[in-house]
Amino acid sequence: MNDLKAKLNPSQLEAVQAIYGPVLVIAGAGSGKTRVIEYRVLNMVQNNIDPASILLLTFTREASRKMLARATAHDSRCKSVDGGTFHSFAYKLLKRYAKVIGFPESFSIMDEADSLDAVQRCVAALNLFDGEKKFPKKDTLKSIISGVINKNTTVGKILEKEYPDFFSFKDDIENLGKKYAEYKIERNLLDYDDLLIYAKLLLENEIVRKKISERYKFIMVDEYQDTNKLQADIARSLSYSHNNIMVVGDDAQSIYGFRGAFHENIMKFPENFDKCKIIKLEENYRSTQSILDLANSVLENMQNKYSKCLVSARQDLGEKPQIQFFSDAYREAEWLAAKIKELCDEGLDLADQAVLFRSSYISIPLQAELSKKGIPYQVFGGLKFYETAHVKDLMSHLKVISNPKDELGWARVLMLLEGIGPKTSDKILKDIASYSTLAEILEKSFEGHNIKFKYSPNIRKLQQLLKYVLEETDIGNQFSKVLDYYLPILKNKFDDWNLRLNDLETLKQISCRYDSLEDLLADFAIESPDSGVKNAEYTPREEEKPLTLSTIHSAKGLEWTNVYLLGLMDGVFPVSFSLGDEDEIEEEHRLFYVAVTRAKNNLILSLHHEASRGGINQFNKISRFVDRANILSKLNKQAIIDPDIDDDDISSCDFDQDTVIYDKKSLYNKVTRIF
DNA sequence: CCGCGGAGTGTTTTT
DNA sequence: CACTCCGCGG
Repeated sequence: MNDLKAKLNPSQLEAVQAIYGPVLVIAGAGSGKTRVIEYRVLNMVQNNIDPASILLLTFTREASRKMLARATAHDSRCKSVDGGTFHSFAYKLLKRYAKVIGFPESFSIMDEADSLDAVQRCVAALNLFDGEKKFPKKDTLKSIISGVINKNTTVGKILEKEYPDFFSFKDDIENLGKKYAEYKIERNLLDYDDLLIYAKLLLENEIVRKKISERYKFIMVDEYQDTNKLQADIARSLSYSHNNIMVVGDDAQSIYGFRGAFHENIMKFPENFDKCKIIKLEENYRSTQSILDLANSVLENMQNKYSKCLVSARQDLGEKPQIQFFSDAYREAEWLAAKIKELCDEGLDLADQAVLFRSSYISIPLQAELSKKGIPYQVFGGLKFYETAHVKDLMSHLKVISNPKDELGWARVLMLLEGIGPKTSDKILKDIASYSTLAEILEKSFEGHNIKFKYSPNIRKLQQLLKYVLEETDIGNQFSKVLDYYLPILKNKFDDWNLRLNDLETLKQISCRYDSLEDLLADFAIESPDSGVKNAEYTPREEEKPLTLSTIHSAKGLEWTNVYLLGLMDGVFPVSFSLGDEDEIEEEHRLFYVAVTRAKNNLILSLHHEASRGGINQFNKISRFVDRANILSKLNKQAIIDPDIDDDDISSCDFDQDTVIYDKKSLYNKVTRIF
């Protein structure tokens, strides 16, 4: 144990050694939270606690994998520690105890798009389209329903606060919520919220809860500030009989309020758990003091008082963070790509640099520029490749094999066939629903559509495919067969089918690693695989690790030597939608704090003023988060805009002269005024 | 009833 | 500008 003392500071050590009872660890950014979890697990295992009785719940599966891998490197027994996200843990639990809760053996997990589809179908089934008044769109409806569940509130309250215009539809939406729940149950479908709801329900059963707490005697929850009420309830139930629970988090880094995260979970933890030990980690091991000075100013500017002042444990003061101004996004991208390349040539690996942004679209000009310069990069956040049409098309075939009641999967599969649209697919779906196994459907339902209609030959082809796949047990072979079948459809549907085929080939590689179709599909919905390295026409050398581009949300918990923060304009960051609501601006502000604290040695902020939105060119001001004396004084202000813009440059960036609102001079004045 | 094309809308973060 | 929804022609 002397070993531990050498590797940890006193508060970290205290957290590591607090094994029994409830413990709350408030861990400031970069304060060695990962280290604490790593060594705590190790310490427990070395004190002869059974590793299989430890459960580590994290925000992403990647995070738990990383922490457990580190612990395992010290002691191989740590390999048996159980870890994952709340959602994946809930899935495991439900599979194991499906019968107890009245579930069928097999059920499917819906992704967000599936849920929206289902909501749409429920709206149609209830005839909620009112000719007179405008009924909310499916996205809105889903977010209301989801909000009710995740925030533990009522339709009325959500409408009042977030969508007052739709208050008159309160009853309809409540009915819709019921219908949607019913719809899912009838078809063995679970959405993300259901995973948590049913897990919570399951844990309310005394027998199950007892069994589970016999299995897991030590619960650890990371990123507790981003859990919602359901997740807090689950954590509580899990620790009910032994009370051995440690939660780790930072209230200043709560950035998932939009998803129902309840950051009071962390503040009220001591109230809810008797005799809770509270440990604060405040020493920062990540960043230079210059970066922390900026981060502390950001904290100061927030409404809520976050009781933290980060102090660097590092000896070096470091460079002052910089801020760079550009006229437009292309110049910003150009400069940034050049800068990254320059540093890379000087010996700073691409893997040690990252570009962060509020919204994915902000990074598009940069992606183009990086491709042009042949710099390999990897994008996190934004549209996932498993959400693209071709991937969903293919996966739907696997879905109906796994769960023949999956109406959404069937609808997608059927509508791919020529001659089948919404009406016909509905008709076939109805017929399919009257059988319970796939074999039966293929034999009885599909036979009926054999000759009569013009789409019959297509149905026949589908029938043959599914018959084959049903008899095949190897997932690789199943996948290949589906891909062969889908290829002509893909070619017909997309001009860029060649690129998309690449994705599907990648997907095949991933699929081969599974031996249960159900697990493959569940993993796919719950734990998305990364989109892989995007590098346009350039193939990187094997050993060259790519540059990271990431949304700030996806960068949570990570760190890089150099961090670039792109697009710091008001309306972009904070996003325009948040401006009407103080709580939302506050969350954006915390997001800014998260972004700033990702950097170890160097931080460069940048922004561009001209932007084209909805075809109208507009001038963007510097972000309100930056435009404050205490922030600006912590920054090294670099030359403003490009000193020698000539008219050629302006026309070369596709700027429509007629719609330019500001001329060069007034633009310059606008920009310089803030100093 | 399918499927195409035009009009209109609204543009975030994620399990 | 991209995606969705609606209306019309085949």
